[in-house]
Amino acid sequence: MIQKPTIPKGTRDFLPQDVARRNYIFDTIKSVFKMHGFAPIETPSFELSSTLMGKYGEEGDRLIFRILNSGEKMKRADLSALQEDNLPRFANSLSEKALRYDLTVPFARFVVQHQNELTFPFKRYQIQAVWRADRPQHGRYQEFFQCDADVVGSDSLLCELELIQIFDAVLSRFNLPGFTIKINNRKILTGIAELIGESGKLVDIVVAIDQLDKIGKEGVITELENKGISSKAIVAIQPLFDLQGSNKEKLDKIAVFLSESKIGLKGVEELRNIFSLLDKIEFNHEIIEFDITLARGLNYYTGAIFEVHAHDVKMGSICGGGRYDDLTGLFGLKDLSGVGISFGADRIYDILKELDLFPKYLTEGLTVLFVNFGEKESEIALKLAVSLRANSIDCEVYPSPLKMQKQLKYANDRGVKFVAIIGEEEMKLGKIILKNMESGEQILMDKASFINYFKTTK
RNA sequence: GAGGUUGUAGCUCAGUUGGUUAGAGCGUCGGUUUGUGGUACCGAAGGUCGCGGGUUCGAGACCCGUCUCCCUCCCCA
Repeated sequence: MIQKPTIPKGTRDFLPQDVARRNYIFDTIKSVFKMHGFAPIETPSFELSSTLMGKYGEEGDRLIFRILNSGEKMKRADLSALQEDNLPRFANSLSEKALRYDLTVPFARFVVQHQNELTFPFKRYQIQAVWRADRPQHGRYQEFFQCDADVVGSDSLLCELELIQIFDAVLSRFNLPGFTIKINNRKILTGIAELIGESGKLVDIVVAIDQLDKIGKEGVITELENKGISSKAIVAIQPLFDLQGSNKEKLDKIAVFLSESKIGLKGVEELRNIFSLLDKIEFNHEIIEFDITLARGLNYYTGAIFEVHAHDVKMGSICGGGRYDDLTGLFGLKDLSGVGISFGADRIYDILKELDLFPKYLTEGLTVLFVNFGEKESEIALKLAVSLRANSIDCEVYPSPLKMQKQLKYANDRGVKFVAIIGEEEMKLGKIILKNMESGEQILMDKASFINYFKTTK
């Protein structure tokens, strides 16, 4: 039976041109990471389920791709769990491995496991695929690449500063029409919950506030009511929905609001220090915005939270990040603070494509193609190809002596810049016809000037 | 995981209230005196109409199921 070839939903194939464009994105990000002293690491594409499960909140577990046990292990399936309708336990009995959901949690595992081999503060970057069993949508895939940079082993706000600089440096290189780095601090959110007497419902409050720009003030209030937040608390929290002004002014207002919350004030203090550092390096304040509604669901963040949005496109966040004080604690290494950011390469790709911002040179093809006229002629071509490559000129000899029409069409389709023609006549003369595929111009030249031609034009 | 939408040639799509051999453009391949591509002209190949069932004398069109695409929500890059 013939099956129509297809790939799983939320995945994509990449043609040579796509790969060239993706590599451009990866290379740009890598070069900035490297410039700031981050070193690359890699971790396996799958981890033990126990490493990943429970690290991303209730919703997160649902989105983790599980890997089914194979062979004899399948017999360990917990059928009683299935009978009792306990699907999570049943799933755990069937699967002990899972595809990684992000790069941060595997990195925390990595740091704990290799703590004696690392020098702290440890700065690493990591560019690898991650998988989420999410429903695919615009800018949302089941397999996509994250480009992470994290610093662990330092609670200095200079780390936050550096990561903001990296956001700016990378995104500026892509020539986006505009972007905004949103920043908030989890401690401020904790302080708010504490102050209105609903500390136990931090997550519910955070999730509701996060939707302010989407569902509006009324929507958030309804949401809070649904979650059982007291009406007194809801009244108390309302002034926060109308925060206006510069980053500094908003921070001042929130500081007044949080004057009775120690942890809340700590968060304000941290943000003030970050803004002050940004001032000192004359960072462009236009692109950074303190946003009290920025929450991010990932429940391991404890300090700064980042999110970046591109202007003029309909797309979710293109970057995220934040500080986590106790992520490695989950794997048995206490008191190690980390902070990191992640670039969504695939979303950046979609935006650059939509806005036609990829550099032209990425689509340039082969420099020289030698037309093949037969055994004797191609021997000369093969020798010349060796000389060209010795001079770092990319070239190839067409593999078989088809009609020239075919070979030229091939050259045209490949986007070849020059075609070298060595047929019977040229062989007799000891010369080469060099044809410029763009202009159609042909020049008869000897071997020395042929090699030289590329040396000088390059 | 909840809701909505889509599915006809490699791609983008036509296909009247169910009625003969399902069409177009682009692309592919071949040709236009065999040493010249990208333009032009001529010609050809290519579809069990997503898949499975049902209604009907008859289904690409109607009904049910299923998968997929895209969208909204949840969440996120």
